[in-house]
Amino acid sequence: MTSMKDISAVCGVSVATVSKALSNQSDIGEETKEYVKKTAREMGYFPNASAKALKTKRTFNLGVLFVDEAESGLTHDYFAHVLDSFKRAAEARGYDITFINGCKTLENRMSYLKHARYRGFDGVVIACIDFDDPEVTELVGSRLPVVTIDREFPGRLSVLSDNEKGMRDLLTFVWQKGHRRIAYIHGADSAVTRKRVTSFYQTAKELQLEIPELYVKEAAYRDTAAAYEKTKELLALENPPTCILYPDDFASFGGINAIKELGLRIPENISVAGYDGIRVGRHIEPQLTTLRQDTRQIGAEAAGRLIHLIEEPEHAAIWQVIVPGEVFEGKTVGRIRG
Amino acid sequence: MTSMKDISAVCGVSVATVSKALSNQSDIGEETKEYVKKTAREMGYFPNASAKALKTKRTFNLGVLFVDEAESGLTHDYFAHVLDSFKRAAEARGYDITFINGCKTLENRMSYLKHARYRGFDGVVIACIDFDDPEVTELVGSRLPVVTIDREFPGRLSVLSDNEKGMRDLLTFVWQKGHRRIAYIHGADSAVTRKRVTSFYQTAKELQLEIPELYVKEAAYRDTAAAYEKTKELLALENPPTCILYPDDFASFGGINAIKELGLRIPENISVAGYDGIRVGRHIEPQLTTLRQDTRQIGAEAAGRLIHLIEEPEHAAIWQVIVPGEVFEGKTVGRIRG
DNA sequence: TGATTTTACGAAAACGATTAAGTAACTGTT
DNA sequence: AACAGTTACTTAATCGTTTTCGTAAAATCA
Repeated sequence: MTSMKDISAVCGVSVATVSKALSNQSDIGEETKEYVKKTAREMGYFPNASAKALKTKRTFNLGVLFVDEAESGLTHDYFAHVLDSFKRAAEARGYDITFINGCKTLENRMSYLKHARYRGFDGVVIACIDFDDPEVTELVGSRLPVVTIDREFPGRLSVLSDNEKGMRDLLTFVWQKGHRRIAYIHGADSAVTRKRVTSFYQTAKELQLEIPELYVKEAAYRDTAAAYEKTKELLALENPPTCILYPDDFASFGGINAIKELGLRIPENISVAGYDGIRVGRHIEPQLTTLRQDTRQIGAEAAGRLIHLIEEPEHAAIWQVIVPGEVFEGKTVGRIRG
Repeated sequence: MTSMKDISAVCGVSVATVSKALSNQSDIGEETKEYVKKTAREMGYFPNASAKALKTKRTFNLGVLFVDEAESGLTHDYFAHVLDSFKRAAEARGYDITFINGCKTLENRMSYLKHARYRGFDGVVIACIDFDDPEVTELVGSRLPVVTIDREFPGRLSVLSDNEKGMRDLLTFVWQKGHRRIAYIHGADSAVTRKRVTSFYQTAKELQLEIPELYVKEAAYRDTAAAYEKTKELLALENPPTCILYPDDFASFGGINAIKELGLRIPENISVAGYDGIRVGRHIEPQLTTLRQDTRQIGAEAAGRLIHLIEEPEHAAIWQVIVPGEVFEGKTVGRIRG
């Protein structure tokens, strides 16, 4: 509650002098500076963010837009890790993190953009969301520094997990293990899904691998029940696959259950691979083979680039960062002899 | 960027009038009010949070303190769910959520309390943290409205998962399934751990269940490797338990792996139960028996009570809320015949 | 020594809101 | 008609900073 005014009174100098002393400005005598600083410390002074922001238009606060839909956002393992890393990196550079309100039912709510401006965020990170929502478009199209994760927009900063390479590596890995009948249950349509699917087919072509149409199915992300169903369908085929790729690790658990239920063994009878590299996958038996996305790097890059864009807009020229993941071998993809 | 000043200029009234009109005060004519509101809408006006906060000392922003240590905080399943629920409830009541900076390495960082006051949080929620950290103590002891989760402080608001009842219910459930040789690998020492352990022994006594000293071990929370080791130790005993309780679901996976490695089957040869009720536990095979903590309720209560304390300090008299969980039966605890 | 530059500080405006107090114009009462 | 009471608005102070500009004193220079 001590303000600069209080300090100025005690020190017998003006508020302006206190301000300059505390912000290490040149326009101030060495002695006075130290005296003021010492007094400030003794009085337990800390600045008032609101007042500072009001004056400087800088809040050192970043907005985070993660959707709030059921089973997503904070409780979504992949995004939680990205956010955690983002937060860490931002905090290390002196920025705080505030959520952009996702509650769309509030009567007097503002749009995402208005909310961001209301709070005066210096920048915004967007992830895990329906990017086609007009409010998101508005936010992305605004003058606010924005970084999007796993979705690119022309002229905007984005950090992308390398889904093309990821799927290529994963499929190649499986192929190298000798699998030739490979099925792919992909997620619901989205930019990420399209990239993975395209890469899947492209890689298959390069490997001269034939993918029967029946081998490719769709199941929503993180939907174990759907994955379970699709797996059953695949295994009921006349010529079933020897390996199934899933939309993500979580969904793969649904598939694994279906497989076990049929009395088949992983990886002896059938192989499976997930996508994401969520923590629990490394702690269950058998360890899940998956493409581990580098959430730490994704979050850190997003924060770093965004802050760079905020602090030196003229030098921030890189519009896309693509972060590679890597195959985590695990134990769910077995070797097959031709 | 339109301010009240701009609106006042367009409408030909004073800024005060605009302020009153927009905040629905009585001291204003119906016509003018509507006119101002309409103009504000047309000009795309939104308030400036900093200015408002500076004047009113209210930010409608809540601070969240979740530790940042490796593998905790946001990426901790239980707390992520609590936070998600807290966020939802707070947002529904018009509050935003900002993290209190946990980065202790920053050179110029403020203590938790100073940071909270710097940002002007109306209140703070604390969870998942070393409550004995002097900075936490300082925060809890401050005049700021605070709600702590899973840890109580005299005279402070807290929301607690009912660990006594939880452990009692879980142990009783296992007992009712016929188990009499029950081991308990508990988490590292903490308020929560103590409650569970105490309840474990108390319940055992009530059930006239004898717990050999060797049946009770310690392994850090969420540490699969430690759980694995302790499980092996338990199973190597001359008279091994028929059921093992773990510190939490995640840790139980380590135990389950140890069991599988020994060629034992769950629940035929040995039963296990976790604690928490994390999502993935319901999607693996066999479904994990566990005590499902009501994260939704915990988060919602925390937000609700905290906001109540903020808005009507004189009426907020309830200092503790205890939220019961429930046994999720799963499939990992089998019936045993005497 | 006198002129000029530098240094170190202060005065005051501004950021965008809120709010107490003041006031002019009505309305109603007797 | 005179007075009080109400209504609808304005004025101005204020919150805690930052920052521009002004200026007195000290330092430098010729």
